[in-house]
Amino acid sequence: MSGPRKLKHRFEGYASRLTAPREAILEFLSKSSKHMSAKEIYASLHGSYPGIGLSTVYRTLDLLARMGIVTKLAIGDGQSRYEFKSKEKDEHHHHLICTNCGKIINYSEFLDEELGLVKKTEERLAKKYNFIIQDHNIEFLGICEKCK
Amino acid sequence: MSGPRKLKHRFEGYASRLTAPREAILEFLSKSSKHMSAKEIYASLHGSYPGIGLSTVYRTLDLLARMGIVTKLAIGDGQSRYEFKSKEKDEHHHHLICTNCGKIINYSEFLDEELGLVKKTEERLAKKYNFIIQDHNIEFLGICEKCK
DNA sequence: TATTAAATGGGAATGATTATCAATGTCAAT
DNA sequence: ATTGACATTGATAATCATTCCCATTTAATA
Ligand SMILES: [Mn+2]
Ligand SMILES: [Mn+2]
Ligand SMILES: [Zn+2]
Ligand SMILES: [Zn+2]
Repeated sequence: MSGPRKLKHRFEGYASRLTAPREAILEFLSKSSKHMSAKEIYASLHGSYPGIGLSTVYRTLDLLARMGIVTKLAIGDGQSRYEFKSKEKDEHHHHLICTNCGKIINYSEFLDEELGLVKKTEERLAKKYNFIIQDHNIEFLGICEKCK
Repeated sequence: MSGPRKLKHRFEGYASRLTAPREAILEFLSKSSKHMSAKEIYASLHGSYPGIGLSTVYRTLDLLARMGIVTKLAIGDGQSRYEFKSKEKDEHHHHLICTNCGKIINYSEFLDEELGLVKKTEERLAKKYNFIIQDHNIEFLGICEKCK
């Protein structure tokens, strides 16, 4: 069973169908390790799916984000970026972001300690603020190699 | 010497002046503990500074962010939010964000362990990726008390 | 005070995202 | 296979935050 198809059943609970455009977007995102804007995704798709509409790209990204299949991230320049969110724990990662050029580096080293502490903090915060914690973001901001 | 005035000298290095509109914005932000959009700041200022322009608010927020006096944050809804960034280490905080209503909670409990680990991770990442790390963000996403 | 550059406010322009809508596609019951 | 009930799509228009532009005002300095 190939990549995106595995996710078919996850669409059912959302009264949603795994249609051709959605599958194309999912297929594309699941292969990219970048953090791409809607317009970039739209442009990249023109080869494999000419005729797809930009609206559909936005709608699908929103749906996938609500489903927890992709992560939407805002680094503060004008546009949102999206990345496939793997279920494998070993692909969990955090970010290093260059405030000069916008470059985003995924890092997954040093996460063991980090995640242990995160889990503990999560529990404490959940109790204290009566909050259901579903996810976390950790990012380091600074100047990348090229921009130094 | 009152609040924002203490910052006057910091403007010099930026070839910038601490003008009346800038002082009004700074004064306002330094008193608020919220995370406000440009439009909200603009609206709030109409009492103390009628006639200020929205462009000036945007320009000033951008300047203050570049100077490191305010933090710009993007929670993913359409607009950026800003908050005064105190120099006191004891006011450093992280965020708990409700993905349903957008509520942002500052938390500064449990930071000692967190910051220790952050510092260590920072050093490792800086070396490995040849990156100058200047700041970090940690946020937990989930559902707030009201939205449960 | 005269000179000069920085800053301002208002309005127009830009650009990302959403809303609208007529046309299609899907699915299940007939 | 046909139909009816919806879900989805793509094109386009509308929205809305942010940036640009520029004539006018303000601050700094001599
Ligand atoms: Mn990433
Ligand atoms: Mn805060
Ligand atoms: Zn860079
Ligand atoms: Zn909430």
